[in-house]
Amino acid sequence: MFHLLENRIQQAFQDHIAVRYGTDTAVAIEQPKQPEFGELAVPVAFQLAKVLKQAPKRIAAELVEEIGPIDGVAALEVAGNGYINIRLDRAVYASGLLRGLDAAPVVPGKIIVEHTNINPNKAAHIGHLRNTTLGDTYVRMLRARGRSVEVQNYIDNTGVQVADVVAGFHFLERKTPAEVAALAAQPRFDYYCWDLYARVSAHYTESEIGKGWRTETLHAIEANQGELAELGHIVADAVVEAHLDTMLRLGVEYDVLPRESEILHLKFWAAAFELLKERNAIYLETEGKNEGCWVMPAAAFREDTDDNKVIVRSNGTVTYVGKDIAYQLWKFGLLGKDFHYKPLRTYSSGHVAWVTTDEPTGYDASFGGGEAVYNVIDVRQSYLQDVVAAGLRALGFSQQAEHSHHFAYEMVALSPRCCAELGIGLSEEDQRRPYIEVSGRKGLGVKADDLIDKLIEEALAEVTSRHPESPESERRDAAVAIAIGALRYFLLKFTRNTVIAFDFQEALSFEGETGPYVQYAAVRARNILRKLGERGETLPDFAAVLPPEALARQLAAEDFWQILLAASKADTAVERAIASGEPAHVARYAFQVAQTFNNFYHQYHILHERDPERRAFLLWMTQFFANQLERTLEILGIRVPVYM
RNA sequence: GGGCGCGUAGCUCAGGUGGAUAGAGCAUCUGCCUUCUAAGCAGAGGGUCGCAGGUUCGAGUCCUGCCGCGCCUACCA
Repeated sequence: MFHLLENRIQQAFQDHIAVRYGTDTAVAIEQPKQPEFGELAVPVAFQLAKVLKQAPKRIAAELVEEIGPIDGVAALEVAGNGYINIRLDRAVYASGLLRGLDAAPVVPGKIIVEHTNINPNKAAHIGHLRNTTLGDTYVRMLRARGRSVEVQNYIDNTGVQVADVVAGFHFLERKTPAEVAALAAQPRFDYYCWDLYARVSAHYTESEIGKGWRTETLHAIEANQGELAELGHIVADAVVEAHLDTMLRLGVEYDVLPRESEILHLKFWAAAFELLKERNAIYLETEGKNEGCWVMPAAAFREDTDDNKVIVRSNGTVTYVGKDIAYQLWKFGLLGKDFHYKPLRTYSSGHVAWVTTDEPTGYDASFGGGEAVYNVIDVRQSYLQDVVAAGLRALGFSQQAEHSHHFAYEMVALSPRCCAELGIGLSEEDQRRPYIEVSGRKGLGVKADDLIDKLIEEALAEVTSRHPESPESERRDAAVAIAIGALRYFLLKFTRNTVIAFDFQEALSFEGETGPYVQYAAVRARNILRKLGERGETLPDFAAVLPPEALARQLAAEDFWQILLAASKADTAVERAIASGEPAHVARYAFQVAQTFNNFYHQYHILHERDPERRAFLLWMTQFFANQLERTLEILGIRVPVYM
């Protein structure tokens, strides 16, 4: 509703200024910090002052005088040196909310969001959780505002990392595919791989002998033949399942899992290679250190360097970036090739996650061909993402290059205290650092499932202490919701370019600016409505009991008006967060609404209110809060437990 | 060396396109549970927004230089 009015007022000013002064001006609208200044403020007179060479105060007065009535606006006032402060018509505003006049518009066009993308060779860790939570929340934000979104999770099942674990099973542990398959059927196979991967990496560093293992394994996997290739499939498929399970604990589902094996087998790269050569986006280097390689000229993606990027190595194999260019082309429907698909798993909602295959399956499924693409990838890969976009541009797809977004985020590192708690020994130098980087190769990190388990355990203890009489399954369900709420909120509250120095104490906190704080507010709101039912009463028909005159009477109280206003800005908050690509803004908004509600809850005893109109109004506010909190939490991927 | 990012309260962080008195959580201190759940509420203290210039009616925000920290800069991904 607030969002609607913001747009309307902005448009009214823009149109009026265009006609009156013959100038197109982008009208900024801000929310004054002081409530006395009204609900919205327009500082456009300051902008116009420069163009018109008149005092801003005078222009503001002129605008207020001449702009005419705007639907939903009660008054315009000139303030300060030339601010225009806007006061909304409270009854009109509240009536609009009551009648639900602010549904999200449906926006045409498909947006592709790629996230998670974990190498399927070991258990997921907290860094991966940040990627998935950011990506999933961004998807929820877009969908909440009417965008159509396809969620892709790219699986590099033929890369070095998988090869290293395969080599570990084959050369180090001397296990047959049958033995590994049996192991893979056991719970927490991904944990086993986590340790094995660290062992293989250590082996590589310590002895030169191991190096040949990797090359041999990679060749076997690429040729898709023999025992090593078989092991590759077993390991990657099983670990992918483990990752999907882990992410499902966070409420994350996917639409399609494009795999590198199919990019290889279906010759996606060959098609992209032809295109790149044909349009001179790359060339064969004939001298220097890159002799014999196909490279992209540095000028295409960086201004200040002459380090060309190798796309095809001198031995004829393609680098990861090359494959990524092919994949990005496919995402936009520009490759002229498509995968085949089969269902991988069906979620409890009935939603199906598909996976690519290299042969026709008879299923009717189609993916890709988006208008815009968001790749959720950590900031350290900015360079590679620039090369991918440059590839599109060099091929003449400048619009698609423009719509290729690297949704970058900083890493999750470990605080020195956290390392100590995990029993990780640090050098003196490392102890002085603000944070320690996670390393899969060293097996240094906090595994996602371990963290989730720990959170659930803590939450369960809290729930049990408050509801000892409740059945275990119910308490556990609440604990899971609280644990996931705490985790997702913790990962979302930081803006993307902030390095998170992970700390158990902070992550396990359920007080203050946390997910559980917001959940608690939602539970309290719902409790009031439930208590009403227990007293044998039903919610009144608000539209009938609260006509505009009644709303005007109640909202004449400044306190009520400010509370309602604060609770009704969800759309504005989400749109702003989409524009800036910051899920953190939605998290922050959720916290603010919860704070406002807790304050309201404490100050007014809703069920004890004697005055019928006021009571109806308070109940409506409570219901409105409950809906807003639940909606916002839903966008953050956080469930509301039945009790806390 | 070059590129990107960061530096705001004791700690961890927010601060759309420059705007009115720089905010939140944690921690510390003081109050509030026979009331719809205290995972809560109210209040207090705590700031040369790294430093120095510049742009203008106005700078935490934009520009330049410096200081400190991190990441990237592979025929790994």
